Formats: sequence, C-alpha cells, structure tokens
Amino acid sequence: MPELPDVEAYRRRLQAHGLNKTIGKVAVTDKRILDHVSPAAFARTLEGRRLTTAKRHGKHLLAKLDKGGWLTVHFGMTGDLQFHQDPEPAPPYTCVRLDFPGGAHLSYINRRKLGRVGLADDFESFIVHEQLGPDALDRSFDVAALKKALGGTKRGIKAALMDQSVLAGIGNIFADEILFQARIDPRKPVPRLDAARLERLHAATRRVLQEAVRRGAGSETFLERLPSSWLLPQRRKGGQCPRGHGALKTFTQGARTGYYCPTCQH
DNA sequence: TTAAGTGTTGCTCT
DNA sequence: AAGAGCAACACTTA
Repeated sequence: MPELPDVEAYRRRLQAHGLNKTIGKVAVTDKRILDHVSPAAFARTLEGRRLTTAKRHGKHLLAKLDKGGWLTVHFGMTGDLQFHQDPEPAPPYTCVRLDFPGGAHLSYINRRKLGRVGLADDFESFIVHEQLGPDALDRSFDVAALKKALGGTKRGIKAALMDQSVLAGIGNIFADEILFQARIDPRKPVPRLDAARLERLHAATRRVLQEAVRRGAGSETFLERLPSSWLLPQRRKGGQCPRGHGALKTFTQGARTGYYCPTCQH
C-alpha cells in the first residue's frame, strides 16, 4: 500500500505513540525482512533504547534512537505498522515486534516481504546511500527543484515521477492522480513538457500529496473521503473520467497498470 | 483450476 | 549508460 501519504500517516502514529518508551524485548519473527543486520545485532541495538523522533523521506520511515543511530523502516507493497496496547497474539505475517513497558507493542507486518527493516548511523547518509531524490513534500521542493530532479531524462513523465532517485515518495497510484490533476499524458516524454505543464505538475504533486495526508491516506475509508474530482475512486476497470469524458484508459509499463483520461491528459 | 494481477524495488539485459 | 523487463514474494481475483 504505502506511498508517501501512507508512510506519513505511519510516521505520525509513531510520533504520537511510540516515542520515549524504553524498548524491552525485540522479537524478529522473520529475519528475511532485516536489511543487512542479524536478528541478534538488531535486537541488541534496540533493546533498552528509546525512540526520540520519527522522520520520513519519501516512502522511508526512520526513528532516531536515544543513544545515536536510527531504526529504518520500508513497507514495500504490503507492509504495515500496528500499535497495540494489550498483550495479544502477533498478527499473521508479523516480521518484527518491539515490546514496550505495560504490554504495549509495535508490530511490523509484511505479507510479501517486499520491504525492509534495518539500522542506519545517520539520516542524511541513509538518504544518500539509498540514492533517494528530494522528498516530494519537502518545503524546498519548488518548481526549480522539480526541473532539476527531472534533469535530462528522456523517459515518459510517469516513469520518471515514480523513480525514487529522481523524486522520493510517489508510486503507481499517486502518479496517476497527480498526472490526471495536472492534465498531463503519463507517457509524455519529459523533454516535451513545456513550462506550463511543469508548473501544473509541481502544483498537482504538492496538492495531491498534502490532500491525501489530510484526508487520511492509508485508512480504510480513504477513497470515500476524496472529492469526486479525483481520479483515485475511479481507478479501476470501468472507471469514468471525473471530468465527464467517459471511460478511463489503461496502459501497462513494466508490469504496472496505469489509468488516465485520453481526452483531458496531453 | 490455473493463471494472471498486485500500491515496490533491484538486478539483468539491451 | 539510460531505460525496459522481470524476479522476488504470497496472496487474491478472473
């Protein structure tokens, strides 16, 4: 599930419920999710520590440890982070669980194991090491930064938008919404985007991601809470253009399906 | 039933 | 050397 707005929701939950509690036992129940660290080393690093702040860059969530270093979390397609107050059986597909005093615990769950949990020394070095572009919601990400990020690529704009080394945070779903709102054809080569389109693309990127966060991305009722002018609720077989141009079209690029309106996106 | 599909990323091949 | 395609994974849907 998680793209930038969903990860931001996780960040806020972690910030609200997971900070400044001493971590007791750390249980790694599926070590395949650990990123270049053994279960023993991972547990040893976290046990007895407290998380002091939660930050996000693109789709990555990082929590700072009180004695230095960071816990890193990536969700892949099926990752989830759940807090529970009471001792209870771990949800299926739990990979890592941190116990807090009084029975509260934090579970990282991932069905398809396409995410990673790990450790990093430093926030900025982690971003560099992961080759992440600027965060799409960072305050400094203006039109000039967008142009710079897109650089000299000749790819289609949707592929470029989803490339985390170009711009961090956007995946298949929100790329479709952003390009619909900016009225740009997802396959349009980046060099053929004029100034007006770049301006619209930048504005739509920020507006869509901010609105998604505000309207509770990641919650079950997210789609129902979106305005009828959005593409997402129609993003399915038989979906209609919210601007009244009839059926949406689909296209495939690299095993991902995209939805767009051929009438209003150019 | 079998096969294709999936909100991600990373590796391989061109 | 940038960019396309598929593998990884474990399910769900057609």
